[in-house]
Amino acid sequence: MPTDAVVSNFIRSIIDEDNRTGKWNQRVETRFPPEPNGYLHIGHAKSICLNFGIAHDYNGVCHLRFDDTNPEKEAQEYVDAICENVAWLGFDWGEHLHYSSDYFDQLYAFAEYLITQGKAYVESLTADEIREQRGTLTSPGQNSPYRDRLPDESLDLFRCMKAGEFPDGKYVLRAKIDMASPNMNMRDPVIYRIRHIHHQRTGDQWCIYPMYDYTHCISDALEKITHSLCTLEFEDHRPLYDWVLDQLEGKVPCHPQQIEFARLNLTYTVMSKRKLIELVESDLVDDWDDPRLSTLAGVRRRGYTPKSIRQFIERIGVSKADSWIDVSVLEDCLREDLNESAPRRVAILRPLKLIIDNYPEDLEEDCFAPNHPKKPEWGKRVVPLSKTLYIERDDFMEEPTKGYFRLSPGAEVRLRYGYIVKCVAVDKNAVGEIEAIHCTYDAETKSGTEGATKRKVKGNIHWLSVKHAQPAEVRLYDRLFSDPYPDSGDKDYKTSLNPDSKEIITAYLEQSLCDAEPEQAFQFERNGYFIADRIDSKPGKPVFNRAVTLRDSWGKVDAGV
RNA sequence: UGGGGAGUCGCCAAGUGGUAAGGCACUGGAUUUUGAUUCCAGCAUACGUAGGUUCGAUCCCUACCUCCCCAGCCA
Repeated sequence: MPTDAVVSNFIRSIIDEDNRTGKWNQRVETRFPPEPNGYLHIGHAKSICLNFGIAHDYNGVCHLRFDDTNPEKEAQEYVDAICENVAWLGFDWGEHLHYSSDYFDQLYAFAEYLITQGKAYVESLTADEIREQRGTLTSPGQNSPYRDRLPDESLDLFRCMKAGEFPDGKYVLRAKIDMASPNMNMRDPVIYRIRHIHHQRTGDQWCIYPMYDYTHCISDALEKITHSLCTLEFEDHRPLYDWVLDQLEGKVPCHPQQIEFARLNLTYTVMSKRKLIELVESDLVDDWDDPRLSTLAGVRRRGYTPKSIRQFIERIGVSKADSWIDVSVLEDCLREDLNESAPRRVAILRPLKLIIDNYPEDLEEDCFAPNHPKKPEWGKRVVPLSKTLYIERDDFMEEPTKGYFRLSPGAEVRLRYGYIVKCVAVDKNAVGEIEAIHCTYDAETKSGTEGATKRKVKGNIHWLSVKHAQPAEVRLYDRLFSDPYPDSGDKDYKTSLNPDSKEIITAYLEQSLCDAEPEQAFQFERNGYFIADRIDSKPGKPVFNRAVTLRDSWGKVDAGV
């Protein structure tokens, strides 16, 4: 059991009960079964964390199994990316890397067995005819004229299918169950189809491929999975899962239990594979790992840590109720992690010049900034101060609104880790835009000296010496959609794209940030958490992505919320 | 109008016959050289609706309402 208090959920209750009755001899074995036909997204993270997390908590193991039964859509590229994502999230499948295609021989042998038992038959109808005879939600289907084909004849045909004697679609193998079942999945489902396609792992060895419903349950059983977790839409596939394994009782090692949970829905994003593909292919985002995307590659590049994602999945829990999680919950989990782990640095995103009129022209002074406010053991670094500085434009208001306590004409603030300054003048250009502001400083108030505590000012702003500041590309990301439910109804989700979801700026950084390693995260004080882009950063020349802003209670007040 | 699921605080989510956990959000207040963090306090007479059983119901029964999933030779 993990050290953190684990909240009970319906899946754990089932396992606890199984352990109590000894159903599996205290064994817990799960699996994460992606189809390698696309990139993983944050919704998959729920399944990954659930499967690996439960196995870990119950001293069991979790397999990574690629459900690769449809070579038409699958590719090695996806297998590699998925492995990388799962490992990145912090999970280890050890020796349990499996593929459904590992079981093609056994799957085939079981199919022959089903035929000999009169539980499956070769169908001669076309796909269209099968559809027509399947019936509807409210009316039963009708039996195929080939349903009572003799087992020997079916077996013969099936062997010829395997031998490549027929073109795609000519025949299909169907389970013989019940065409009148109110559950559509039980109306003699197709379990094998002919596909003369090269498979990324088995090559041209096969030209018939098994279907999901037939493959998944048997793969689970062969791997001795105990609890087979999947999402809600497979709930009415469970009778079929159980039917197949019931026919094979004694021939497979066990009969795993399928348990369904609600999939993750996140606001302000889309999760479906189709829409993700569309966004990428129509260049609405940069690529699969665009930091605005909910793909795991995307959130990683955005700056999300594996720990923050695991925390998120733990926080949202698991149940069978359809639910929408607000993306702010995800963002909070990142803040929680990075608040602890990210060193503090100074960066000016939108610079405004501040000149200290009474500061000596050539003087440079060292100011000492702690690397983390709560961790003195992390030490301090030197930030040089001089006469001309950059501050954030937001930290000055010529006509301050009520409650604003940063810089404005006549007002005093502390230059963080430096002196208290007072605004004495504003420079404007010909069209009235503010170009610089002038301050005087109180030489008695330097941080770290005795005088620092004599006077208190409420405002506290960050700054950088102009001559020391380093320009760098910084990408400010925001939510990809401006509608919390871009997917809902019949509106086109592409119409609710947020036009301001990506802004590229040249910001100024303190010197030490130039040494940032790719994927190193920092808190830019009073701004947010930023990560050195893992792709575009060059030695000595980092590019930063804003992963998430700091919480900002003033922003809410200011916006009149 | 067939079948399978779900409805507990703004968002998640426990509890399942004995009088509503927890988290997040939110609201106060304290601390703070990040309007951050941290801390402390508050936050469902109420469990989709209506009946019924019971000393007692979110939990059992009945009816109803709402939402989700299913008619791929996809997974």
